[in-house]
Amino acid sequence: MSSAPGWANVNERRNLPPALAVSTVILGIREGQDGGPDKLCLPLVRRIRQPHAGLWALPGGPVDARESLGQAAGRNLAETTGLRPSYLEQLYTFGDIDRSPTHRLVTIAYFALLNADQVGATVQDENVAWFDIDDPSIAQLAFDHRKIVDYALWRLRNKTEYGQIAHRLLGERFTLAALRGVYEAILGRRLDPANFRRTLKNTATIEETDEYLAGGQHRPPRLYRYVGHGPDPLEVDPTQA
Amino acid sequence: MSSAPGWANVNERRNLPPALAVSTVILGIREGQDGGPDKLCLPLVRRIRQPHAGLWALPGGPVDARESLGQAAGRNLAETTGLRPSYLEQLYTFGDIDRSPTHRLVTIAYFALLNADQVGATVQDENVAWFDIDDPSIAQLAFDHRKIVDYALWRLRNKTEYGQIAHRLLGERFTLAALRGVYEAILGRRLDPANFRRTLKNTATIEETDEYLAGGQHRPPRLYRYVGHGPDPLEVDPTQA
DNA sequence: GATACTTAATGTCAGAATGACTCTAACGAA
DNA sequence: TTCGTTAGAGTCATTCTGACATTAAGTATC
Repeated sequence: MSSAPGWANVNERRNLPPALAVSTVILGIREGQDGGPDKLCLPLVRRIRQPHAGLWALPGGPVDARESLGQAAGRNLAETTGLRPSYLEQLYTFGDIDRSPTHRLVTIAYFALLNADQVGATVQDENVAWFDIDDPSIAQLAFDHRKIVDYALWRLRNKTEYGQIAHRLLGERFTLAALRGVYEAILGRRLDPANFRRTLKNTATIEETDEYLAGGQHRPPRLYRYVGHGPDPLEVDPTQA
Repeated sequence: MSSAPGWANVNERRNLPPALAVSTVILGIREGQDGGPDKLCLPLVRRIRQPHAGLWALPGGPVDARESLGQAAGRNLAETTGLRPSYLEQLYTFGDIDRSPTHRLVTIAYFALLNADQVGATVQDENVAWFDIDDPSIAQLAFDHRKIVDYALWRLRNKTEYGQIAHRLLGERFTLAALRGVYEAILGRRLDPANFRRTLKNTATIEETDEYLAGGQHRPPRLYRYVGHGPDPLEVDPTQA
């Protein structure tokens, strides 16, 4: 939305058809500092034009007439942040009349997940930065984007099938401890390692490999793999977008 | 969408900004015939203009620049069917490039529930009719509306908090048997009456009244009331819409 | 009025799932 | 070799769940 051509810069509200945009809440996982719990984090872009110039905002932009909504989300994401997430899901469409001070704007919000490798490989500059989800400096965002972020977190916490989501935040293979860290970051509380292991072993969407993670300080943990079933009926395939 | 003014009737795809519309899947409950289970049903409108003239479609229409999306859904609903549902929730936004043969159309789908009284008071005419959810004559609908209906049903079945939804499909007070009928219609299977009673009594969002339903054939059942808590973060208040 | 029939409502019991906890295994560091 | 830490398995009491039996309370029929 920071680089949004094609929208009339009207300072007066007119009876024009609503402009259509997409914005994406991108969530990744960051390892906890000195023994602390893992944390969810997200990249934001700084707005370089009015309205709300200088404020942090969700990456996004207008919907082109020749692309689907999911494609628009993926394209805007790549253009503004260089990221290509492994998971993309439509979140909600925000269309209150006065959510933008300059024009009537309907935004289709998307929800993306990045695995640890992708988070580490992200370039940050003056206008793109990562924030912890509870960083007080992003308590206020441009437009109603703070509301959108809160809704994304609410949706994430209320997912019934965590396996799929957790594995998108990690790589292809992962330890049970790493997976537990993801769960703890999402739920915001510690989980019993033994019970967590037991329940996941019964879940059947996670299977053990013959590999172990070497190089750690202690007993090397076994690596596991996600063997998920089909997606939700309307989940976006980001490889097409 | 059957009475949709304001859209250019272009037969050729042009690079215009996408048109914005709302459509609503309205679900109600209908008592089962001769001992059979209750059934979910929905009203559809017949399209009277191209494209897809003559086919059944979801009620809906364009979004006016001076109304919010929820308001647009409620207004279009009242205009096309005369219904004012007690529950309205945004479902999903459909924006594939070729979902309409004549123009680029982005539709924000809503999901509404009617209680039994409202279903009974509905007028049907040549262009508005109710169908059982499994009626084979609505296997095909205009545009991608069949996909939208299927997604609404999927969402309904995957709701974690049924209490709220169930009570919107019934009146203010209801028997546990009626509530069980709603659950059975949604889930598509019979439930054990005794176990159903036990789990609901532990749910705490349903409390018993001192009244009983008289006039039945057998022992009169106690009436219950829903004492739900706050709504989802983004649930639409249809009294404002 | 007695009996049968149907539904309402409660109770019982075994198996599954869950939370708190203990114990052993396997590595690196000292 | 010993210690500290994490991996991983096991125990036990409690709760939840499905299947089923039992009693209560009304109407319909004879």
